[in-house]
Amino acid sequence: MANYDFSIDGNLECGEAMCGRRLCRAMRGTSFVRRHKVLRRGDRLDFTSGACRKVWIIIRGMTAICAGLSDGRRQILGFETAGDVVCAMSTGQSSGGWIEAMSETVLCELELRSDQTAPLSGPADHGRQNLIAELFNIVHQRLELCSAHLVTLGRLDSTERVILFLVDMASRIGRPLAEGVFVEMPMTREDIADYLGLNTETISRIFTRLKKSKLVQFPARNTFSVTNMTALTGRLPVTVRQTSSSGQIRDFLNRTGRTVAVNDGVPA
Amino acid sequence: MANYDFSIDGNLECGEAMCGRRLCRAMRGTSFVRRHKVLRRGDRLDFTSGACRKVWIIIRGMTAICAGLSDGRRQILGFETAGDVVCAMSTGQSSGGWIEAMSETVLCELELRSDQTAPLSGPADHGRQNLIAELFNIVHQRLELCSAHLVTLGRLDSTERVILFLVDMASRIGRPLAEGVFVEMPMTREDIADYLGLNTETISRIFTRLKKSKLVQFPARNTFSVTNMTALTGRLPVTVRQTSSSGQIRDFLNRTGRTVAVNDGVPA
DNA sequence: CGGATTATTGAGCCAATTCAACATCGGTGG
DNA sequence: CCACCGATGTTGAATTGGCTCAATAATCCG
Repeated sequence: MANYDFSIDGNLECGEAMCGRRLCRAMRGTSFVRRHKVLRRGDRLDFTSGACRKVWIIIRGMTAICAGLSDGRRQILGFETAGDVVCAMSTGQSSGGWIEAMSETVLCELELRSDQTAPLSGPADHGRQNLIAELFNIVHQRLELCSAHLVTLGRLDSTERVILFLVDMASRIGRPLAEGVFVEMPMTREDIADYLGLNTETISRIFTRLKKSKLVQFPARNTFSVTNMTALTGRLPVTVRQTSSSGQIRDFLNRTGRTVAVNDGVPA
Repeated sequence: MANYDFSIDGNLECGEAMCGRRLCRAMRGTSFVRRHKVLRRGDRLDFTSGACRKVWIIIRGMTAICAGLSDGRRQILGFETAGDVVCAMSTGQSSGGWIEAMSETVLCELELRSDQTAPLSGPADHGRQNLIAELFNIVHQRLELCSAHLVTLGRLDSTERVILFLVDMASRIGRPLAEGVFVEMPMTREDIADYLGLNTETISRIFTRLKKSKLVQFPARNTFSVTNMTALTGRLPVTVRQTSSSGQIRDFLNRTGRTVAVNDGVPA
């Protein structure tokens, strides 16, 4: 499904402006293979081939982390845009996980070569330590997002979930407007439904209701804009997520002089 | 709320048999303060005082990681028993997180002293590297559990959720019976509801239905037993979680000679 | 333009909730 | 020891939010 690779080994410099930057730097001297990939909408990269063996850094576009059940049901665990980092992992009970492109996506894949372990098992050095710290940050960040989404699915009703989704998208990929925000969302209603634990028709109905209440405009099938964000967030029983979460352990891990790259936000 | 501390500084040896063992060892030489705490049912330890500044290792009993919404709704993110490790963190949108004792609980709290950072920012050494690797493992493991639970809340119906809960409890704290498993569950119906995104009455009704279908027996209000586990899991569209998940990055992190302690399972 | 995909809308249904009454359990004090 | 009380659990009736099924509309793309 995935298209073509730009490079096969780690020698390609992917440039500080792309990739997770500090993560890329931390990867030097380790036995990771780095390759760029271009995905078209619908293309998948499976988690199956060894959980936690690959890391993907989204450079452009948007992907979804998906988990599938044996009976075909799908749950989307999260959407990632430029600058976000995903770690392949076991998705628990479900019968397999993958990432799936929501739009044309360019990403950087880092794969741990299992046949070349020497540089990894050696004595501690800054390179290795940086790498582990980066991995910690990636996973820690995702855990916080995942926990937040658990609350969403467990305790918010359908309207609250949809509003939260819109607000989240607006803050992540929205462009400022004369007043308010304009957002191009690459995913379908079905994707949104699979993310929010609802179904397609419900998403559609709630969009219609929001449109009628003038809280959100939907000028095209895959765009929306919000003029009064405060009015929208006012409908939520939660404070909206800020993309940077700085805990003290994360601070501590960053004290080697680096800072966390994960969500510096590479402009798409 | 929390009762009394056994010790206030890190000099107390808490014994290899308790705590997260390798985690405790990894903590040596770092500026973490270690203290034991005893909690009674309902006691809480807040996440507020600095996300990701504390780590709790459950020694005995059971706790729940909780997230609260501003309107009072509560979501339980997970239950932890002896051997499990929790890291204080931001729970995203929600208005605060905490861990809460489901039964009399003994745990070991590791707190990063922010005023004593020298040993942490120094050059890489094995102690520091081990510590980061342990923290990675803790967070990674929780991320996998969290992802799995996301699928549960997003795509399983109430009966499936309840069965999954029972099977999970059985595998974690069940005692083998002549045939089948016997489980003492310390939490109330409300706790279970808050974990599964349902309400108290629904839990009760499903328990009654399972009892009538002879799949599960409930000899007392807070115990149950399953004689035919296969019949029970057959109702699920998922394969049940195994407590150990071994990804290659985790393997790689463990190649210094340690193994992951997180879920070795200290007998309660 | 034509066909496939995606989105919207309506009607009816069902799962899970709400509200209310009652039962059971555990603990406390007389 | 028993009576009482609050907390927890169960059950029923009525309601409703979100789903299923189905028809239609809009959009995309060759």
